[in-house]
Amino acid sequence: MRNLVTIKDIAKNLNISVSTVSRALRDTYDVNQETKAKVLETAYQLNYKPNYNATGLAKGQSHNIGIILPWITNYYFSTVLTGIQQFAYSKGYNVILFLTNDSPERELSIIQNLSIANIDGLLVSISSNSDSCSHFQNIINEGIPIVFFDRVPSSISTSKVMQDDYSGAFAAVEHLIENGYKKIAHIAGPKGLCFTEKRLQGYLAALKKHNLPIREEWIIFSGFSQEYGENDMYELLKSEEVPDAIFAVNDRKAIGAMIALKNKKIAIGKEIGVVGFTNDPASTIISPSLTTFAEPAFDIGHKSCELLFKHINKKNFIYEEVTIPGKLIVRESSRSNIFSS
Amino acid sequence: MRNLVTIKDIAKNLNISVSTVSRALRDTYDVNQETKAKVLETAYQLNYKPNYNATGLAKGQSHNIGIILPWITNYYFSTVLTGIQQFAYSKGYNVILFLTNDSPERELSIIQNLSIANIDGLLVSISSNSDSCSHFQNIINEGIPIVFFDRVPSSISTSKVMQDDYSGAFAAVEHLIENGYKKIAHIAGPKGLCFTEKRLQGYLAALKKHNLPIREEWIIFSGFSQEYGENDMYELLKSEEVPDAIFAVNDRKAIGAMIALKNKKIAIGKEIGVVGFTNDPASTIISPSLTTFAEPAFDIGHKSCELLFKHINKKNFIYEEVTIPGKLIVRESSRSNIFSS
DNA sequence: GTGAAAGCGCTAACAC
DNA sequence: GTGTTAGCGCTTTCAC
Repeated sequence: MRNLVTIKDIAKNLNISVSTVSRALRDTYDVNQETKAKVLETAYQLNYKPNYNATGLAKGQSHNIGIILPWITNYYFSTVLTGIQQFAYSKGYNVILFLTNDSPERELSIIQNLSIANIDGLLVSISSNSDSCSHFQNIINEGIPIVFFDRVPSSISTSKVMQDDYSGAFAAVEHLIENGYKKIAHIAGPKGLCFTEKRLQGYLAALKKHNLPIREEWIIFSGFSQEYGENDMYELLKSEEVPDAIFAVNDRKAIGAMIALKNKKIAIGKEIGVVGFTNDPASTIISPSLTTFAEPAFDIGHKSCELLFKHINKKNFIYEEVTIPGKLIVRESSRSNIFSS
Repeated sequence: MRNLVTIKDIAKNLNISVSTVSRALRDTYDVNQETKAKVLETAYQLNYKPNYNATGLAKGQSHNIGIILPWITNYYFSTVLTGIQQFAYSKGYNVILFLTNDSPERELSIIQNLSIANIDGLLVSISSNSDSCSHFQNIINEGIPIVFFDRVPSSISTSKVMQDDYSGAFAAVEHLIENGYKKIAHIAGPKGLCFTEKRLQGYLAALKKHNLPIREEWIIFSGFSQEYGENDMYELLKSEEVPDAIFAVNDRKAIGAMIALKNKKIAIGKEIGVVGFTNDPASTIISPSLTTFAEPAFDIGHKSCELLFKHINKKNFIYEEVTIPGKLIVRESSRSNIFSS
């Protein structure tokens, strides 16, 4: 059935030993250039492909990296994953995908069932509401490096890759302020997630810098979906003092908020400005188009993977925390003169 | 460093042989219930995890399935992949992801570099413009089953999973006709792809059934992105006879077309109706909302994976071609009275 | 019902 | 610079 060609076949063909073949294939120096050329040639002719199970067994490596994230059905994560896959593929590594559906239980079960013999490293974006991250610490202790991206736990010392959540939020809110909005609310994510907190801090800092009021009822924490954004907006509209602008933790929630505003016939921009975070393509599809802080999703995937390989290849690589800058993209939703032009 | 516990450790612990442990772990019948219980217990205590590299080597299986698709940064593919991942995970299989970026060269190179020793089966959605599918046939001949989904090649006899492209297109176009549109154009995908062709056939059949004109200049073939859809619409607006409705091959192109119409200040629905295909969430974000034929993306992933496992486990499993139904979701873009209500 | 031993394909001492 | 051999963790005959 599966008639695989092995280094043994190459060796037999050339009347040399398997170890020479192995060495030639892996470009080890102490092998005659001629022999090497012949080996490479026959390998090509015979259509030889290395058996990763065997190399893995022999070397104690798997050629696989695992990636654990909540879901891939949104712009951000699917783009990060694309960056990861591309980089890993270029290095000859396989990407094994695990989805938590943002459930801490599922995340835990994935980790517990993970055979660390089958994975050389892990890239993870944690689920919200993870009480504890000790399961990740265990994996690291067992010798499997982990690089966290986007949703990173503060309690673990390892490499992390993030967009500039604080500055991005600050820039987004300051932009609103510069455009004349004064009563700025924040539709936040769930409490406890590091980047949610950073975006909140950026929001607060911008308000403070410009001496604008901070009202607790103007800060709403809830899940990440569009529906949550919509409901949060309805809540805000019930405030004693209704805000004149919204900074949302992500574009999905910003879009939910905009839908709520449309339903209530409130003019977006003119009456209430809206700014999101991500630069989801949907932000140009909705009308008015959504001002947002663009996250470098692809680069985050790329960089995370690069760092992971450093950990894999240098056993005591000092961990790094990398922040990748993004930029504010101004569109219609934050312009108070949008309908007068 | 990585101090892995193996069946040898369990055996030593219990003073029995590794083969007994192996048998107990795999639930083979000819092993004493008591011994088995003890083995399971110690395995649990010791936190034993099987080494897939070793089982793979010994059994000639890898516990991995590969998935090859153009990209994952859209609703359809990311949802299919979610379905695949979920099903595979439940069966204890790893999903290894490969992205072609819709490039036939990259697809070919992925296949050529693929070591079939590392993969038990393949799920693929081919890239457009693949001249030939012989590389896939080779893989199948080497004993690796492939199940195709969505973008399936007609030339290969193996299991395939598709949505109901023909009926979906037919239903979409008939819906336009029933709503009074008479000059219906089709913004198609690239030529040569099976489902593009089926949607075209469904479109043509609906027009024929209702004795409506078929004009070649009303059928435009191009890529799948929103930008192509927008350009295609500009083309159509230059027709000698401008159509009064558009059936687009997917929602992205439909949205592109809507953006073109908005730019030209043409009332969507009232002047020109639009129907898409997919039910991308963006179809509810755009305004007016987009009527579309919903594809069962998650189920397609699920079913494809299920079929693949049948091929993997029963060597001569007769291939199946499965069509999963979808349904038309009527929204605002196909209602000619949308602005009069 | 259980153990001994060979072998999956490859790497890595260790010889020469 | 090349060959020999042991061994990675597991499965699987073949004995008993």
